[in-house]
Amino acid sequence: MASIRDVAKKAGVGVGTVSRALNGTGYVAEDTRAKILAIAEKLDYQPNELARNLFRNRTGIIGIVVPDMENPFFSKLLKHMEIQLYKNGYKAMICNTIEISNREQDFIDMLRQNVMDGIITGAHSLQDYAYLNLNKPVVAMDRNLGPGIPMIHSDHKAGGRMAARLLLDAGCRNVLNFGGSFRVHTPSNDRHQEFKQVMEENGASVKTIEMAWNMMEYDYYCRIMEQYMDIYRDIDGVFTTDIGALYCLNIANQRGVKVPEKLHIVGYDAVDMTRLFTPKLTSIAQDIPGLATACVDTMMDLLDGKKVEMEQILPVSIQKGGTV
Amino acid sequence: MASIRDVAKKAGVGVGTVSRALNGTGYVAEDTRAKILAIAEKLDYQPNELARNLFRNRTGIIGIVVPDMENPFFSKLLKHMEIQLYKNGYKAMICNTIEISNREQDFIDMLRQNVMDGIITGAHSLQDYAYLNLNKPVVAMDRNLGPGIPMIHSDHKAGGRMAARLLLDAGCRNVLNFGGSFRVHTPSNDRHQEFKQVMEENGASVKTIEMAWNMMEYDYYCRIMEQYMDIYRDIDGVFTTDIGALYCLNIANQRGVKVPEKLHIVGYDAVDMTRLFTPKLTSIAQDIPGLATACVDTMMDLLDGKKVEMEQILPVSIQKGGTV
DNA sequence: TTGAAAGCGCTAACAC
DNA sequence: GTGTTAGCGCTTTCAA
Repeated sequence: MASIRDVAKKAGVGVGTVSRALNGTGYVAEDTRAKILAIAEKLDYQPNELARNLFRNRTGIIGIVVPDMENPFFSKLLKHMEIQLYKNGYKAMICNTIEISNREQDFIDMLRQNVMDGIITGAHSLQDYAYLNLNKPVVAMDRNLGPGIPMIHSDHKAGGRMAARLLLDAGCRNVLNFGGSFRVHTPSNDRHQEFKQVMEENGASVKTIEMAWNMMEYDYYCRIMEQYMDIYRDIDGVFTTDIGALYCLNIANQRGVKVPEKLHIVGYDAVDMTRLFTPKLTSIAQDIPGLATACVDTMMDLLDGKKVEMEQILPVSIQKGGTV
Repeated sequence: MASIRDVAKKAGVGVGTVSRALNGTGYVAEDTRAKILAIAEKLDYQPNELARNLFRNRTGIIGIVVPDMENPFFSKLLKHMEIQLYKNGYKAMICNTIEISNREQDFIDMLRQNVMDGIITGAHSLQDYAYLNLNKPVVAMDRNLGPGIPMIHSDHKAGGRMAARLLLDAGCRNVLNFGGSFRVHTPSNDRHQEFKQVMEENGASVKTIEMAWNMMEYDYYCRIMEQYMDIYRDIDGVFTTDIGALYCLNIANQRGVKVPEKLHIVGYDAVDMTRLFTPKLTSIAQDIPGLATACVDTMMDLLDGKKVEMEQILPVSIQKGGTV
């Protein structure tokens, strides 16, 4: 691999001149520049990013932490973040945290070792303290990592209220409410309190079920849905994330329980696959591209040393379907 | 941020000794080592990876290129690759190629600039030549990038034959066969020739429809399925990738066409969400974790300078469902 | 067993 | 305008 020295030698100039010519920084005579460019081309010269990185003390890489990128919400989020980062000249390094303990800490260590320039985290880990006193750019999605770390999330409280309204309008009196683990306080969990409150204010009864904090797999949703649909046979409504809601629909179909006549279902996230079902799932939609853009823009501001909003809340909306 | 010099100074030793002590390479007296470790700890010293990378001329990063990581097949593949890379001490940098032209070339340039140590590509790009004469580790999934680049894919030919067998056994005589673009020759496209051949050998008629090479979005599948289900109203079977198959099921449901009585559907990939439908989608399953492991293991061998198989073919299997 | 010193390939400051 | 040089922070000879 040709180095800048090879180019300089062949062009009969110093390395500084080559650097200036190739980067367009500082003065270089027009014919010197042309000669250097031609020789760089001929030698197929590629600047070594490793050396540049060391000098500049940056890599142009942003780490993205998610619990499970197989989950459609996170895969879409990740995709949009990656595209957004690319548009800003950055690269995306990824990290799945569930299934491997301590994964997130390893990733944070890499940030301290200058492997990447910043981290956007959407993980549900328990060890929030690890991000404190890091003094490096960190953006938290749906997670409160303490003072100084900007936080971006959907308006989950409004989402919870919308879901309650939908079920109440459909006449539900007795509903199941599947929430994430309460061991981790996240903005997204707020929707369940709001949901419960609105339902109860209107005289409906709500059973709230706590799910495991680190389980996102299809099989887990399947098991837990079957279990609770067995225990609570008299319910007339369910509010849970999309995959859970779809399993619920599936189980109802298999048991001959008519949806939405006998059972009303509202999902959360409104991921694309909910549109494949007949009836389409009624669900509260998060603005995933918007969240991705907000996270990336905030990261860029942090990298530029600008001041950023400490909490950004994006609106949610209703995906009208046929399950309510 | 404390550097190795700070540690050396505070410990009253040379930087070389600190390096040897911390890395466990070469001789260091026991008490010198203990003292160095203690001081490194107290100073919260973190070795700068940038400097290490420059010296070693490696980053420990592998790039993974996929057309669309929102597609459930690729999101699962990516997840397993990332986990597998982690187990081997490597990090994963990602790149979505569709929607942005030239994305893949940019990524290849980064490989040449030592941003990463190798690339695993599962993209459907048209410009295969870009990988030639690269002299860096490249592993191709479902893609033939020419001599010298190992290729890993499922036994798609067998998959095509299995699908044909399923539809023939169900009595199909007149089927729709949605294939990827024929402008790019990929092993995964082979399934459609095999499918067609087996169907026709058994007296059935096959309409093969070519899809766009770079479209993976839900809306595209929706449009194309509606379009062809309209044109060919007399078909009794469909073979296509899962999402297409699920839209097909959806359209059949809306039109009151009974599945599997009047229309038989076989998907491809058997991604998790196909299990959420009632009936479950009958589909040809690829071994996604197996593909991910094979790709990563092959990459590790290339990095170690070992000899690798130039073509690895993994078996497919049938996911029994209720759509056939 | 240890310290000093030579790079890894690049950029930028500073002479000329 | 251009060449020389001093680092960026680390690892690894090589002498001592």
